[in-house]
Amino acid sequence: MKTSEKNVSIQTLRRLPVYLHYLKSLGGALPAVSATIIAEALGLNDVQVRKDLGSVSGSGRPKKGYVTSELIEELEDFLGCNKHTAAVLLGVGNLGRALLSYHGFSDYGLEIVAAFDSSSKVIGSACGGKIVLPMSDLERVCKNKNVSLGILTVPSANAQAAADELVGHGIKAIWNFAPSVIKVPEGVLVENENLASSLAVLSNHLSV
Amino acid sequence: MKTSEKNVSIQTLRRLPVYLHYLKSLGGALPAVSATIIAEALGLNDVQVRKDLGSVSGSGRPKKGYVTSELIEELEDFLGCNKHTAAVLLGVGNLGRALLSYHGFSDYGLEIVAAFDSSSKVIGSACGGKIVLPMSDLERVCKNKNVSLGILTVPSANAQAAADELVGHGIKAIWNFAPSVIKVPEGVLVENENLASSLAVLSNHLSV
DNA sequence: TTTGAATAAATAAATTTTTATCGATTGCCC
DNA sequence: GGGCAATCGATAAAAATTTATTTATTCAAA
Repeated sequence: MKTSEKNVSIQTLRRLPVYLHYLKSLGGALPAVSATIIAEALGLNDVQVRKDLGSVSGSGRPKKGYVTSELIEELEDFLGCNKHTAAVLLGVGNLGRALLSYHGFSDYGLEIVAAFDSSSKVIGSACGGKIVLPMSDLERVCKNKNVSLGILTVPSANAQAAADELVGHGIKAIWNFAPSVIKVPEGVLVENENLASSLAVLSNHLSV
Repeated sequence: MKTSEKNVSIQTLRRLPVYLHYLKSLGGALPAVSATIIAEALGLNDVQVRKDLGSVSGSGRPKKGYVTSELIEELEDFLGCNKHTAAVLLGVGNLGRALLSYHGFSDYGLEIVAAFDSSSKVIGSACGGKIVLPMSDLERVCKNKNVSLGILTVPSANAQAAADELVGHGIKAIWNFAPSVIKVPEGVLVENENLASSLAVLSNHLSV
């Protein structure tokens, strides 16, 4: 219990990176921003923005707002952007390769230290500057690199087995891109990145 | 106003594809399923499952549950899986290519009819069975193929301009994978697929 | 048939999340 | 300095969402 002791709701937590991205996108154009301005730009309620920011900052001043650079720093600090988190990626298919090639994660302190696959077709090949390793190397890497996050981009059928293995090696959080539900012990967090769910929202809108 | 007239909450809407996926994964093993079983398998509250299913089905019978095949059909029907939706993809980078190569969208009635990019480096190249077209072809394709959904996988800086163009060509929904907020007129839905938000939830868990 | 167990459906309670209101503070203009 | 407008922070209200409880239905077995 240190930085993130405060009681921040999941919804707030999801919005914080959006604020951070917006503030960075300003490129220093505004030395100070108000919650009103942010809300306007992002299409949100200003009270909500103020409340969200209040949970990480508390340095807002009436009439002036927040000092942009300070707010960015506070958000980065809260989100752990400056704190290295080591992750492994399991399943080097299309999506896995896309994630490996994406270099934006480092902005949030995440480093994919290694990628694994069970197919000999991709083992040994390079992607995003990393050599794809066989699953047998997983345990060693997890221990040596102090890996705490696992990224699952394996086929749906293999997701549970892969998750079990990750948990067995001490992983505390799993980012699941497989469209299936995985079961993990208490204390391990699974965040599902379910494209079908988003698609459902879109389709529903289109069908009205 | 036809199929999806019912007042289904966004949260419910997001869970429906999860139910569908689970039911399909059973592969006919269970002729009938109860909300209790589904809830157990998916780690949800059984009342919630029942309520969710009630909004699309209403054919559950005490002691028995729902007829699996019927439920699948009702879910597919509600989610528009059997109703063709044409989409265009803008921005053929790593992520764009991954999405183009993913063939699971057709299960949900979505077909990416064409991909576009502004860079001559990728225009003309093939990906996922489609030739990447120049942006100048966008209008023609949108009109001819009756495109209603746009998928944005362009760099953040170009997202708003791309969105504006899509809206100008009559697109009614945008699936935004760029980590930026885009503004659209009333009546157009934007669904943000923000990896940073998910990452925030994971990081927060890890830092406690 | 009757009884009991499982379960859907309806209703109610609790929780979470969003939005509104209000007072206090700050900076700016006169 | 005094008044005005913008804005924060806190509190309260409202809305949405989840969870619990109750009731009623159905099947199956005694």
